[in-house]
Amino acid sequence: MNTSKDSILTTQYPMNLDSLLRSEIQKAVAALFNQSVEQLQLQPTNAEFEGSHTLVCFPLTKISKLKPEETGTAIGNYLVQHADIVTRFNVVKGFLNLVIADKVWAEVFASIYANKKYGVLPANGKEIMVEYSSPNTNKPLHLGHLRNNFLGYSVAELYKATGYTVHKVQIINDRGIHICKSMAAWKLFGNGETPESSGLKGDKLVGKYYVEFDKNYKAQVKELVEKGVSEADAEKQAPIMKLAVDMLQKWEAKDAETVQRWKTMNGWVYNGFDVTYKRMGVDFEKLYYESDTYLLGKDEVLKGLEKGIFFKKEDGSVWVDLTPDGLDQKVLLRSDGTSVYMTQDIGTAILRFRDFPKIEGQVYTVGNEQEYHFKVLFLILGKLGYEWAKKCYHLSYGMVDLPTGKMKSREGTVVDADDLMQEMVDAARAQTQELGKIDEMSKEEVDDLAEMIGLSALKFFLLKVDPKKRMMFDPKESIQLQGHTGPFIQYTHARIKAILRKAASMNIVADAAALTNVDALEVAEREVLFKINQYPNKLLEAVKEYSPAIVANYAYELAKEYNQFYQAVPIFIESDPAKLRFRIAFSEVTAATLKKAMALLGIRMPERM
RNA sequence: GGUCUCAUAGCUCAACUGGAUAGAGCAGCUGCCUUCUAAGCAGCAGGUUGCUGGUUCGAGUCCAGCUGGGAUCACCA
Repeated sequence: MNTSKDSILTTQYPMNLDSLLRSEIQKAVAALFNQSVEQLQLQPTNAEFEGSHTLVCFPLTKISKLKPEETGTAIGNYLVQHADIVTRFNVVKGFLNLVIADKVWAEVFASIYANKKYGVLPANGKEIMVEYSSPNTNKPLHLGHLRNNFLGYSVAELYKATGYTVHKVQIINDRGIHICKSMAAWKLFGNGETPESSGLKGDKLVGKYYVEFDKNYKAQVKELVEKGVSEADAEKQAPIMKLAVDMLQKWEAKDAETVQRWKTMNGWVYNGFDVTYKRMGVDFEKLYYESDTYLLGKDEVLKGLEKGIFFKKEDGSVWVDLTPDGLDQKVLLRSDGTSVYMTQDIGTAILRFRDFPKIEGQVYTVGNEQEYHFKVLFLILGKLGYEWAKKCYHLSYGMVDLPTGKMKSREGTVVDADDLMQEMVDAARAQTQELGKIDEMSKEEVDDLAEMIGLSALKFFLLKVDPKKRMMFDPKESIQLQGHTGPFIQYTHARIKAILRKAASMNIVADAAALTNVDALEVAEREVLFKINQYPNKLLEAVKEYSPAIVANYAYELAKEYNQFYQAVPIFIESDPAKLRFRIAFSEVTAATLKKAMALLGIRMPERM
């Protein structure tokens, strides 16, 4: 037992109230039953009972040789007598509900308040790479990319907060038949149109010709089929497709004119993407381009072939046999010796570890339709002898569905990223105006606030759901700014800031330690403190699970608890100056914690709204 | 067809990884603005956790089977 007079808690993370309580319970078990126990089931107490922490006693009955209720009572009594931090307890069925002393809560709070880096772990010297976004360059970004980008960005931020140095990267799929299709359509119908001449965003312009290609291609195929050509042949013979294929071949042969057009059109796309990424608030340390990496990996495969890790078929194609791992055989080099997607990904992975030798692993933020691909990729890298293959993780996320079903570009049901962000910001502005909140704001402030709120609604909506699960995106619902939303949390933050401004104007100084002499906390205060105390654990859990949703839901719960306090306890009518000063400090920490948590989701917090 | 995955309130999602009477938001209904921001708070109503078995002190959670969605199984990316 820690007998220090000054503090029964250590401010040194990760030691905290929970781990202290655990060790006290372990001591109790050891003393009472003469046995040591490592795993304790500690959970938050249900709201209907008194207490904050609950020990589940059923698993302990084996060593206590008592009924669950008796076990709980015995431990409860011991804790009250021997552990300073527990003042009362009650036992309901097999659950031991513990009441933590208010002076302990006060001390927990004071240590959090004093620690400016609360919830941020010190640098651990480790490095990791997070890949996300990775679009094709033939069309604009859409709703699916938004989930990907917000998720990847957030996971990278989570790693940073737990002490990692993070390298954010993406691989841009800038070559291949898809971009040649846009190029072909542009050549035929473009009349030299450029972003400048048309006023269109570059990615939108290139996307327009991709659609144009598809339209003409379909018409040509139909015409051929009507002339009696088989569908399979028609698909190959359609003149516009022949042109696209021809361009692909010319590109691979480095034909100057084709390469030039390819560079120009991709350049348009990149300019467009830059605008979109900027508004999303995401960034990248290094960009990989498929045109640079698509030939990589072949040597690795050939080396693997020599070592007998892979095998060659009669037609000259190279394969890996994964049947011992429960998977199939997979081609790695075509019979003509060219690479496939997998080959290239092997090469890129190795290249990245050469570029960033200190990274311990890579996180690939890619949709769950590629689960099989990554399973195979990591297995192959392992077979090639790369130890880090074990530390590669496919952050697989579910598809975003619309109320009308799946997004399909052919059916024009794709939700464009730029349009959606704009709609959200417009809705936020309209709502802000309607509520009459902008009377004293300049136009710039209003614009910035609308931007903050609109994107918060969107990001929170996409991040609050467990990434692994497929989710439904209902535009009407996402545009909502009340309830379980980002703006609700922002609002809580702005509210607290208003209190802090008022306190400052009244010369009230926050004092976290003021409460030490106070007997009892308000129930609502204890609830908020409990949440604030949880923050580091939630952060760790979120990183472990690769789940920003855990942070998002945590922030929501904390905001909700604070709002309950806000309504239950009017701060400035408090006559006891110690309580008043404590509550200012308490509000400060809540706002700071909300801000930190939301920053991990890429969401900014307004000072007023 | 093989493999993987999902199914919780009318709708969208939670449920601390096997623990108490399964919780929030939206939608519906009822209250609360002369006190720090009502984008809020309090309350009502809403459930056979797809179905059937099993494992155990205890199952939304684990196992088996069934039903119904989705993904994947290319010398595509």
